Amino acid sequence: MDNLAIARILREIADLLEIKDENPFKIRAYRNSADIAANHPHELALLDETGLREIPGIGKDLAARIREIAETGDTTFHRELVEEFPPTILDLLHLQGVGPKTVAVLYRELGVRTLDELEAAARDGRVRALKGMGPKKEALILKALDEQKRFAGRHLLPDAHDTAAALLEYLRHHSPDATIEAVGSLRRGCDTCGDLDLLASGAAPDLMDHLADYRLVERVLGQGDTKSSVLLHGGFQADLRLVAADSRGAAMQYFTGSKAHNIALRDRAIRLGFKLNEYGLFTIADDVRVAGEREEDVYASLGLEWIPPELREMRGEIEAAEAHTLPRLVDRADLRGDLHMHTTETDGKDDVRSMAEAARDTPLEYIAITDHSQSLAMANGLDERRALAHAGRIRALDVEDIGVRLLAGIECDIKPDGSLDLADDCLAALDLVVASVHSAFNQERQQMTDRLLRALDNPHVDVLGHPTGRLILKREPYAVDVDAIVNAAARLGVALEINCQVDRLDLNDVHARLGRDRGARFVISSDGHSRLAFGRLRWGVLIARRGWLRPSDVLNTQPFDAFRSSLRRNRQQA
DNA sequence: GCCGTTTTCGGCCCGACTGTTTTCAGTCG
Repeated sequence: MDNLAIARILREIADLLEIKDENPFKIRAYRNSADIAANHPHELALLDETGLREIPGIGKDLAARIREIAETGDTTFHRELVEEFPPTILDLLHLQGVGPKTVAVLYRELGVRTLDELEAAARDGRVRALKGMGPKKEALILKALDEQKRFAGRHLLPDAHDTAAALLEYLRHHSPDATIEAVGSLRRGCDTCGDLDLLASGAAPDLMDHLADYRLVERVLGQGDTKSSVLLHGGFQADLRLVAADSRGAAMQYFTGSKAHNIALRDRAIRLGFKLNEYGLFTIADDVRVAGEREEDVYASLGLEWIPPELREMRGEIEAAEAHTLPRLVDRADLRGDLHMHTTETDGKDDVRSMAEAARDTPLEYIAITDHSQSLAMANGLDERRALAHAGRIRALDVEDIGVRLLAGIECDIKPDGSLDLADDCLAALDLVVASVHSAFNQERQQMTDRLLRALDNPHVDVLGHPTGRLILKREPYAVDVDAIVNAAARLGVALEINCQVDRLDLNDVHARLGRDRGARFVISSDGHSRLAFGRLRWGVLIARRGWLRPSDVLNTQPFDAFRSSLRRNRQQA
């Protein structure tokens, strides 16, 4: 049982308890535990009850449940709940505007168990006949059903960023004196976003009307003086909040989240005799505002350093802010090189010179050309002879001194048995080897782990490329013991790649943090297939920041000579 | 169900908007 599977069961328990109208704090405890499981860097299944109980939020009962899930694949508690309610009614819970109370009534009064049954009930007027519901609720449900069919609900971070940027520009044009910014998961740099959360301060209330008039608005979901929601063409929901200028910082803090971070912060506020909400930080005793205009002041009044949004995930940032040990996070401007890209020699769109010139203009100081190896026949992958000839041309161009240093590398396939796709003497003759998995994704966990460990053992491997193989919103990562992989990488001096392809972003933030804590080092690489790809380095930097990485954790923040000598192949010779 | 610098019992983050109400419950973030 991996952490995600454990999290799924815990989350289902929380959802079913909610439909049962159980104690809301019990529900929160289960939901919280699901989040803990999903984000925990270590395999919970490997911890015993004592180890589990050391995790804040996991007590006696939850530890026992997690042990039971790890050992048997499920818990009796969960099975009993599923017997009471068919699991398909959880689909209803994900409809916009339909919550646990509504689901419970629909099931109890109408026997509705599936989305199709709900649609039928809404269409023939049975929903509006229920107590507490009416024609509007019925219409809302039908709309939600329609939207649910059309939109998956989550979006890649860069898509969310672009959509938000266009909307922000439109709103700022209307209210040039106001401050209007993206908050929520977008500001925290999460790899996927649900809704777009925007915050305006110091704007006139007619900004809300202006939002509704935006040309990409498909439907207004709700509109008030301080809060409005719209559905955009393309499936994004945008929420806009409006606060007074003197509440700007508190509102930024509040709407940036994460939810868990906010709860902890508010809890801290209470312990210190304050009340924290989106309008400010107030004394409980006499309701005097002590902070609100600036986010920094809110944190400072709570005895904390300002915490970068990317860290606000309840992964130790509050303790670090209190102890003044927050890391100086890596920044896009720290990157001097890009160590993974393709050219027309295999499946890239631009040749080596074009890529080099585009890198120089980005600007970057050095790049590695890493075309595919022969196993990737579809991509016209290189065999030993072509790889070495290609390397010769790359080095010849480097001698021309065109304003960016070039390394002749390869992205070498890791074959299903863990051997590498090209002979050792060929790999040794190159400047840098990125080793990656592109086949046999469905291997058993142990087999995949052994495969990667064997590849890491090859002394010619400098970087492990997109280490978990995930494609965000498309393909789950392959089953692999990431813990063992990052330990081996740290021990052997193999850098872990943070791949900046927008649907990879692999390693993810949680694993980057794990690797950092184990002393592994990283590279942030575009995996570009055209000269336009260098811009995406910013997304990998966000992941790195969410993983608490400092410049010193990332090899390609170093000047060229220092970078070269920090590669595994050159460290071993030294 | 978790948790403890008033605590092993009694708290647990907070507010806006909507719809069906007539003072509030449900949903959302």
